[in-house]
Amino acid sequence: MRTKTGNKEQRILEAAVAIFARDGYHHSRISDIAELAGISVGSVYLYFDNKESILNRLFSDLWARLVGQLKAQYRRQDLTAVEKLDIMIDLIFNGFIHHADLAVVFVNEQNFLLNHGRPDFIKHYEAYLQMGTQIVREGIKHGVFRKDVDLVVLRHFTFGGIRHLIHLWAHEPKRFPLLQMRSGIKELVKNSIRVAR
Amino acid sequence: MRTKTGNKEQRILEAAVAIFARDGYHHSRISDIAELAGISVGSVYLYFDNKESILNRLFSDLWARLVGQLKAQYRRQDLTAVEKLDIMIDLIFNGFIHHADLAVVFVNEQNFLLNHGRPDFIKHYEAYLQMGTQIVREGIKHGVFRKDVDLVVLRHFTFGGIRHLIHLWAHEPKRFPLLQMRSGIKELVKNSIRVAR
Amino acid sequence: MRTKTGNKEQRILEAAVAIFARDGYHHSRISDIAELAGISVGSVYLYFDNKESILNRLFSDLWARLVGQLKAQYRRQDLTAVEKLDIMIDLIFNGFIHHADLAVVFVNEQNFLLNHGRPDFIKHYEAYLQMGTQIVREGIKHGVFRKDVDLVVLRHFTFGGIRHLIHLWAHEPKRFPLLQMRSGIKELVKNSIRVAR
Amino acid sequence: MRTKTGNKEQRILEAAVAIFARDGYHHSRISDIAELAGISVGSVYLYFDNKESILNRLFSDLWARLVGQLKAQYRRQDLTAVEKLDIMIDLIFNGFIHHADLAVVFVNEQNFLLNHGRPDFIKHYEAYLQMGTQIVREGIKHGVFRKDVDLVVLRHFTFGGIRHLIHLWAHEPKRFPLLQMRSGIKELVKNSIRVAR
DNA sequence: AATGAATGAGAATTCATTCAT
DNA sequence: TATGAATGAATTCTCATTCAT
Repeated sequence: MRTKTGNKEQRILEAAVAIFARDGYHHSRISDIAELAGISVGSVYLYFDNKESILNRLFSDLWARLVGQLKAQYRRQDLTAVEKLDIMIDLIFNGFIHHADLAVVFVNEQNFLLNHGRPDFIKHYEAYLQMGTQIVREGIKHGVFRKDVDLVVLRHFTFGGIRHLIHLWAHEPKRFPLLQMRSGIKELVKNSIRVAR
Repeated sequence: MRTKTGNKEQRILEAAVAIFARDGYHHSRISDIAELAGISVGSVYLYFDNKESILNRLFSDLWARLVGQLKAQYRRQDLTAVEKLDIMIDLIFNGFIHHADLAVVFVNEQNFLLNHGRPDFIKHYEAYLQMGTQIVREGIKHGVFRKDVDLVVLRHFTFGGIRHLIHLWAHEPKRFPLLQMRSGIKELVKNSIRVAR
Repeated sequence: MRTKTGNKEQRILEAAVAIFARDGYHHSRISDIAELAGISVGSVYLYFDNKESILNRLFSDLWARLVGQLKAQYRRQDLTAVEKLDIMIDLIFNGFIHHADLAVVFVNEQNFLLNHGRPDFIKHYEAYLQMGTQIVREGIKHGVFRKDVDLVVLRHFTFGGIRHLIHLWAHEPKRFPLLQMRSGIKELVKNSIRVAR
Repeated sequence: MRTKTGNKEQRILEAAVAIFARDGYHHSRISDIAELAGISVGSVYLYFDNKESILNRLFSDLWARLVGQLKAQYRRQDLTAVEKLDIMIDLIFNGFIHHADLAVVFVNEQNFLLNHGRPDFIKHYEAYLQMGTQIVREGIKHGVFRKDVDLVVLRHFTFGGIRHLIHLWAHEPKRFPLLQMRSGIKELVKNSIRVAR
């Protein structure tokens, strides 16, 4: 029996990221993905039900990974809320810094999926944001963050802001250096909620 | 006499907003737009070169209007930088509050156009952000805002954050009330850059 | 405005009969039908929803025509039941004698449609058989046909028998001359139900 | 030792009947057949050249069996032509009464094969019909059947009629009870050719 | 200007068959 | 023999755009 190569699925996902980033999800062709992955068109369908499920899987993996990484830090007692917030932001940036293509897909297509029924990455995505909110709550309790922060607005505003900066970097890395933007963001976020003085 | 023409063109744009919002740009059909506008498919092409140019025009109009509105306030000497920043944010929200469909299209499709060559709405879009940056600079000069704010990060971060909140509102207005989010944002933005104390 | 040619639908149907007869419904390509009809592939879909609906329409037209023709004779008082039965059979044969292709499609594909939900030709088809049954009933009442004939079996048996002979003729007209088979059938049918003596 | 082989081949054939009956030959998948047979897709091709040859084999087996059964009765001197005709019809019905699936395949797909070159079941099929004709000839010689019967028409008409009734039964056994139809058919057939009085 | 019929390129998906193991 | 992963040809249907009227 011809045995499954074992990494074909991964190759498809990697190829898909590249093609989706280059052409946009809607203009991407399965045949291009297959070609880049070095397999036949039909084989794509051995691993994925259809084009959308590839995109879904990409986001699922991305957010599952982020959640996994954050969880490890989340409960640590030796870190302040401010430090945890920094870590959260770092995680996102680290996740993309070596994968500009993934960043492009992330900023361009997440909305599309979100508007399309209940994709399965949603639970991880919300878990991540939820942990962020929790960290801020903790900071408020310790008197580091202001009491009157609107947590819902904060979390989505921050998420949107970060996403947009990643977008800019992914398209023009020279003009928008990721590291510089990362520290700029940290400052903004912390200032926006820190107790005055 | 442009009445007839202007009328139809406008009707096409309005229909397009509704259809794009409902189906997403890529899945929208020209025939649906024509039908909603009450004209024939062929007529659409008398007013627009192709599907993309309708979308382009939508954004062009949107940003031109915002720029026009902001310009009027921008130079006023009787307003502080903080007040001007509030106005800027208000303008964006006011532009959408009665046009949820436009908001949906705005958040979902602006990236697509941005990644597609140099759409002509870009100059207005950048002018708007530029004025925002200028307002912040003014605030810094007057000692209201912190000197060390990264202006590039600030403007894009803020833009991204606002956009995302508008997105949430457009899809779930009950859960994300626009007015509440607007004041939450104002607080965050101002706190994030205000001089401590 | 480009006006509808008015007979394009008909040309598609005629082309479809030829292609379906040659290749069988399942192996027929829309592109072949379009080509034979002298139009583009896309145009086929202006007139028909999909491939199956073309086939459906073919049968619908066929049976509607047969029913129409039979109705005219059905009520005549000057004809005996025997004569009416002859007419019924003649109608079917006449319907095919100049359209061997239609005959082929008829015998090969009617079952497929019948097994596929409720195609709309069914009502005509059943009306036709129903009239046949009624004619036989009439003959029984007048003492021409035997009382103990199983009408259900008779009508379906006869239909199946005729269909099969048409099949043979359509494929090998030389070996199975239609006219000869027609009279053979008439004899069989009448003998099978005629009152002995 | 053919146990293993013979076994699997048979299982494939049985599975194929079920799947062909359910989905129609053209829409049946080899993978479904393999699954139902409890073997792998590849194994199907160890026993059959391709999909069509499975169908072929089904018909070949069916008709070979019928011929074999008929032959045993065919030469008996103690039976009249009428009795032999009854037997012929019984054989067909008995062949299906416990195999509705086979009946469905038989009525739906035999034409397809017949139109497709020279399938190898043809010789059995024709032998069967030939014997039927011979029986009728015998009856004519003995003065039981009418001299003027068109034997060709008779045999094909009868075959077509029987097939159609089997079709009806296979799809709606409640509405078209096989036994009742069988006796109805016998009556019709015999009456259609019996010498008057 | 207006119409809407006509076009035809385009792409996702299926599945019989092959073949490496 | 047996497996089932891999192949890739094949075909329906869609829809932006064109164009005859």
